[in-house]
Amino acid sequence: MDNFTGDVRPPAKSGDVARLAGVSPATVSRAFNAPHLLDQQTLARVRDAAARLEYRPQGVARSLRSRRSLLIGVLIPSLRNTYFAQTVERVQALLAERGYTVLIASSRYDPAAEMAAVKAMAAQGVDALLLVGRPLDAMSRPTATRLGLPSLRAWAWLDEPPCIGFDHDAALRVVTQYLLSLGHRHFALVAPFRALHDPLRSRLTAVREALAEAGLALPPAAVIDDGGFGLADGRQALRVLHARGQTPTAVICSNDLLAAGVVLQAQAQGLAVPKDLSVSGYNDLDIATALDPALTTVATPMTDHATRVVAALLDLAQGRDVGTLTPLPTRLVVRGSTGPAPGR
Amino acid sequence: MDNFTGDVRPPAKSGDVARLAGVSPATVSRAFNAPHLLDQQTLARVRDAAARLEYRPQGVARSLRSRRSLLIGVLIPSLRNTYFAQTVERVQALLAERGYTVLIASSRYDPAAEMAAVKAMAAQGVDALLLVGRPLDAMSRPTATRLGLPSLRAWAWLDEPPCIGFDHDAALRVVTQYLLSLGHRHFALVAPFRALHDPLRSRLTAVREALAEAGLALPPAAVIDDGGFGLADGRQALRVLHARGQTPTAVICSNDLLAAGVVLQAQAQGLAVPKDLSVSGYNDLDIATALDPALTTVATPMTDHATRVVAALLDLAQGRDVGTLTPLPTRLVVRGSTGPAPGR
DNA sequence: GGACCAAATGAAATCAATTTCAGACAAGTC
DNA sequence: GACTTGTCTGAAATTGATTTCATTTGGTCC
Repeated sequence: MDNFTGDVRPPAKSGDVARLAGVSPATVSRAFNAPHLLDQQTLARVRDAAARLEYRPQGVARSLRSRRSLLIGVLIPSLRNTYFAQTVERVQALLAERGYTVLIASSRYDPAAEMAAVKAMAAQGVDALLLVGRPLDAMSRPTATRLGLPSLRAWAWLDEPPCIGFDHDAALRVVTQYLLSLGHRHFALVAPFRALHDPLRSRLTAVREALAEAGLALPPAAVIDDGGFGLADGRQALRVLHARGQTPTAVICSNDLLAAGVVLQAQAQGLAVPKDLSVSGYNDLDIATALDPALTTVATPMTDHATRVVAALLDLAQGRDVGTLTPLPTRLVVRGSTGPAPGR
Repeated sequence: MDNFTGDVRPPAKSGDVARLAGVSPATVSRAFNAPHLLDQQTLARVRDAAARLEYRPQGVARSLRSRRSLLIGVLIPSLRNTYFAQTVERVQALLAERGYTVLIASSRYDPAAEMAAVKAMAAQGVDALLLVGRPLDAMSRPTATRLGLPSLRAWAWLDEPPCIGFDHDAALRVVTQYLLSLGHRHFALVAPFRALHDPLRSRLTAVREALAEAGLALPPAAVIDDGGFGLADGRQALRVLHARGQTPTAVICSNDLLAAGVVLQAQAQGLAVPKDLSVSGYNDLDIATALDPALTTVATPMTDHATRVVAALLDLAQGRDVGTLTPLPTRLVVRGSTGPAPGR
């Protein structure tokens, strides 16, 4: 009657399986890690014994001796960002198929948290580290490298291999040029990347340059570069622009949620989209097609991204070299939220 | 000139630190895990040596011997769900402060994936497991228990301790009663929980019972129980309801995104919210206050949730008992998306 | 001054797997 | 028949920390 709480016998170890199967622990190990080395009969006996004892190799012991943990670290700036969250989900699912487990940490755009996470993951012995987005602490990646941890940068294309990502600046240039081609002359940019996160403010520069080629300037008052990344922040952005006396005919946003907010706010103020105001988003999230009008946006195909990221991570985790990489293609998706400039 | 790639000397081990500090490895270990046992002088010497060698204890070796990995597993149904994603982010941040690292897996509402994740996490030796939401595979939690893995259920309150969560059914009853009190007599429910996910369909039952108390029925045609959880799905839901000949004056939704979709679709069809149609959401996400009108919804305070979850996880991870727990309080937040039934 | 105690430390065992190395055996070659 | 080759297996070493147990040291108490 003392076994009332169920099966409490301690978990089997490889030695137990070995004894039951009449082999040595080495053979048990091979049954799991290199079955082709074993005789079919032996393999079957070991498998049977393992099944009977419900043996599951202890990852921790395996990691210690084999120096491979089957752990991959994923470090992202924020899980509030739907694109990142979905990417993590997909990456995790793909890695799970290959037997890897995912350690996650969100820096919440805090450089110190980013650095701490890198160290924590190194201490846990991850086989590779995925760094999503631009670096917050310039030393985080070098630190990983110094700790012997192979890392992959993803999402943002940076010339700092290995890296798999999109050239956001180029994409924004395309958006700008497209809006210029519609006759727009008064622009605003909603890209709330605080200095911390995007020290080079490269998105801003990209838009500025594209405008400059058309002889146009983007005054500071037309740029919203702080605040959050949500719907309410998009609404607020348009309010702030108006309060600053800006009356753009085209608003370029750094994500779809912001763009949706701008659209909703415009409509609430009686501005027709796209007749009075064109708005562009970024990412092509679900919300882009759930609004009236649907959002013109930049598609950053997640499947492609996640698939290639996982392939590269597996290479890194297994000590292989990742070949030369090129930026992933983005695609301008024109929908109803943009149109000819008013009066054209 | 062969050290061009930087500092490549192998990482220091406890023995190296011991030698440099003139002590034994045991003392190095104590310096990190039980400093109070050490003489101040010794401690200082060890710390100094460790710093000089940039010594970081290898988690894997520590885990093997000490049987504590400082790893916590988090298993969620989906990272597309913003509430879950934000909860994970917060839980991870709080655990990081306490030295724990988080392993994540999303089941994507797939019972097999859930079970596989439980086993993978057990194999990796997590100290405790957080199961968010209702079980998909009824055996997942028992399996964890059988593997000696303490687990905590969160988000949904279930009578299956330890559990920290909200009584969603009770909350939905309150929503229903509130709408009844506004004079509504024609309801619809948008709660796309496929059989897989919510076999008891308890939310549906909760609403049905609350309506029954007022002598009202909820016909099957007024229930949308499949589809996704996004904005577009909310819009679609209202279209389907209308196509089925349903003309509810109150639509109860199982999350804010769906509710937002219903509101947008209603407005697109020329229905005024709340004059012609009242809509309620769930979760009180950012989007609830970013729309016109703002959503009446049920607040499920995330800070409270995450804080208590982490406290309980730490207890479990350290072998302590989690005391008796009660459901977390929800709060009906009345905003502009609900109002008196038309014609009252 | 001896007994006792607490604090501080080290030597060696331990955690549970994988890996190395060597050996047994069978089959094929000349 | 000796030799080579390849396949399969086991004994023992190994991974890097923690933990146990024993020992030393210095102080206190009677």
